[in-house]
Amino acid sequence: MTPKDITAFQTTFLTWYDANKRDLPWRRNHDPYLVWLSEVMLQQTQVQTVLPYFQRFTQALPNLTALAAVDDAQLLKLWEGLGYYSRARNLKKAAQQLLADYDGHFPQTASELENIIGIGPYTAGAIASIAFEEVVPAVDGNAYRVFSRLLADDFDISQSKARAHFAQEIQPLLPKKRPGDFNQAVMDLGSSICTTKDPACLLCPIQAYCTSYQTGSQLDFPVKTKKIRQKKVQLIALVIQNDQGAYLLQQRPEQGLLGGLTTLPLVALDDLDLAEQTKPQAIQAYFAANYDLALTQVQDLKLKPVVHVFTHLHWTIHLFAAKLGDPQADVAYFPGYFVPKAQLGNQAQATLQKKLLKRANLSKK
DNA sequence: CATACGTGGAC
DNA sequence: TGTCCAAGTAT
Repeated sequence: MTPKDITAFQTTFLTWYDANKRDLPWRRNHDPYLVWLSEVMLQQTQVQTVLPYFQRFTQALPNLTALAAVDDAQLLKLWEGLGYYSRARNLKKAAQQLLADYDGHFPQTASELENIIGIGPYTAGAIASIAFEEVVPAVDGNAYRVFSRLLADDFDISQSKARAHFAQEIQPLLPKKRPGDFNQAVMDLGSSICTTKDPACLLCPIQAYCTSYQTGSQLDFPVKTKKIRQKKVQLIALVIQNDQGAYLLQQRPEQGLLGGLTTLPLVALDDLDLAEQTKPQAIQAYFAANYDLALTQVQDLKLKPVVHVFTHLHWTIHLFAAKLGDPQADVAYFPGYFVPKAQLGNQAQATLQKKLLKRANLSKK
């Protein structure tokens, strides 16, 4: 495109945005705190899913000071069900970091924003352009789709170099004024018109500039070679009641899958030594060896297994029940605690845990 | 550079 | 049922 074409392209695109932009709660002002929070919530997550979480979160924690001081239990409760829980933990760390090292003010350039935990190249570009009008691209999945098609650019977006590559391609197309609106226009176009399957090219405001449209090759872009495989894992979830009728929950480590959340005690079948037909004995031995905890009456509840799929894992979970060998036994070596049935919902629950409780008929109502 | 990290929805 | 996708980042 010539400089003149680029100017016309920008004007056309921004005019379309002005007329068609979505009314989203984080677009009502350019408060960097709200822009930041929305961008983190939106990482790998759709707008419709984020909306109620954003509402609750901002109501409970309206600014950096509140977020920095929130206790972890409340933080996770606000995030429960949204997934990628390290995002929540990193938000709090970042708030503390901003208060301690930045006087409570966000740095105003993408380059500096990337030094904040949880802010990568995309989010840095989004905050810098939207909240501070820095002329930088925000290269996310929408940008890959829109610009790979616009430019018929076959760079493989599976490669880690892709982000830098497309940033370089996009930079000359960015308007000096309203770079944030331009980036948000890309997102709205990508979610409504320039969609993965069946893009609505006839409604596209920048169709005239789109190289792939001219050759009918829209669906060949973006090029993506990598495929994700889900590892299949069989597990057992245990319903263990003490003599007060409370249920044992397992506290997961801060780092890793479902970090910091509680679930029914889980054992991967890989971790059991004995053969399939002796599962109860194997579970008993496992708890004795790993947690110094004696279980009795371990039995298969023979319920339909709970299936839960993560990005990279496919879990099939069989529900078992058990009793404590000694009702007075302390569970000091077990990473968890007993919770009365009525209070099971008080802790932050991953969707997985909600499924387990429902299958075991332990949910409220 | 590859892998870990959630969930819900579309087809 | 299986597969892929959706405003990515940390390690």
